[in-house]
Amino acid sequence: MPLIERLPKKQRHQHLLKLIEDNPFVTDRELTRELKVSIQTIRLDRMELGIPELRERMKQMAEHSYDQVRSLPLDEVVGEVVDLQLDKSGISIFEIRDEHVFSRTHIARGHYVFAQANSLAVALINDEIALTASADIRFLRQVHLGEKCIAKAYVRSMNGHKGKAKVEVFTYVGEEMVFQGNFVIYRSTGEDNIEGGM
Amino acid sequence: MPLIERLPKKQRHQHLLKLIEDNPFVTDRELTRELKVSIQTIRLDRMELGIPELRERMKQMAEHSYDQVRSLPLDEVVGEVVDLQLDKSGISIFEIRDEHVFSRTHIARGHYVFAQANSLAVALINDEIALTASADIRFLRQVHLGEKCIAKAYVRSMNGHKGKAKVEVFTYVGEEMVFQGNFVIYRSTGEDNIEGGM
DNA sequence: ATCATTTTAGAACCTGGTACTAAAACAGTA
DNA sequence: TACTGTTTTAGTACCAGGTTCTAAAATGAT
Repeated sequence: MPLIERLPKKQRHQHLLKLIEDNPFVTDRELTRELKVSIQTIRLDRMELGIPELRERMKQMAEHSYDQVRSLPLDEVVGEVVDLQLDKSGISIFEIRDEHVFSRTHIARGHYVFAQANSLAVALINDEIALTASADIRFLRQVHLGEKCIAKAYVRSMNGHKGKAKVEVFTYVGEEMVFQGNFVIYRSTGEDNIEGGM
Repeated sequence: MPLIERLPKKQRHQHLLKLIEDNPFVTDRELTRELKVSIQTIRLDRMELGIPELRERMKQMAEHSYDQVRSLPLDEVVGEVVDLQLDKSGISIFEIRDEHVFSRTHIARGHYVFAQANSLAVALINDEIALTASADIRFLRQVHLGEKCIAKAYVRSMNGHKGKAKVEVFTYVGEEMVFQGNFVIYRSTGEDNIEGGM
């Protein structure tokens, strides 16, 4: 019974857990390169730790998000995409909380409103890589603590299957438009000849 | 050339699209039972319609929701201000960490880079209330995990003590400029006759 | 009858695994 | 040193859910 030097295994388990946590899309083979052990060891480790295989992990994530989008929870959801028609339009809801406002004025910081719109614009593009290239934005009125921002995004143009897409986003609080932005999004199916972009 | 009776195929395509839309987790084999055609026909149909295989669909959903969740927490402090001459210029540093990037590409999400610039532009204005009114921004190249963004902001114009201020921000990684933005900031000493602004 | 389209069939191959068997390496102890 | 128990590695067979390719059969219009 090896009692001393049992650390390596436990350490590896910790390492494995961390690796999978911050990239659930990693395959066993990729893990062997990181952990310097055989693929069988990786698989034994996963078993001991009760970590399902890659496909099962993806399936669970997909089912989870699918259920969330499907159930359209309009009540307490923050920054959630509630409707998404890829390459066409989308809607997301974001509630302004304490942590999003200037403490003195209770007015939302601009970058949160921008972030909601930007995320939605990027999410809309049905491509492997979609990054913001540029944007022209306007904050039409302040958004206050507790208000619910409903962002609606529409794809306005699309240069072929690669290149730029123009997305327009309008954010409302109730009937009032509080933000409007025109985003240019770079899209690419995998090739990486993008010069700029986020 | 069969010109009449071409409906069945188009109808099947419509049916197929609908079936997959309201259950993206369906396998080709399951679809054969629903559509009463062979599995090869299902696969030809998917190809023609550009519908990826089950696993790819699940993967995309999983990646999508993963990035979505990760993108939410945008900290109050975006970047560390290292130099500040009120109403003149300022510099802030922001390091791109795991939580700021797309998991697959390790490229920073645009709104973090925007947030750093926006925060700095607002911080620069020596007023009780300073809110972003509009911005015209350009992402010049992708910023990657681990890179340090150095944002430099300059006040370009100032309409009296109240009104609008124009602030230009340049963000660099090393020598390279990665972002450029022109911000219009509303400023006010307390009165709140601001029509727009964040 | 003939020709194009559409559908079906089948085999080879792929990824990312599971399940199982078995050998080898390692560590501790008698 | 030899024995023992754990840990690691290797290798095979098998699986789902496909892709890719070739080829035959069915269908329908002229």
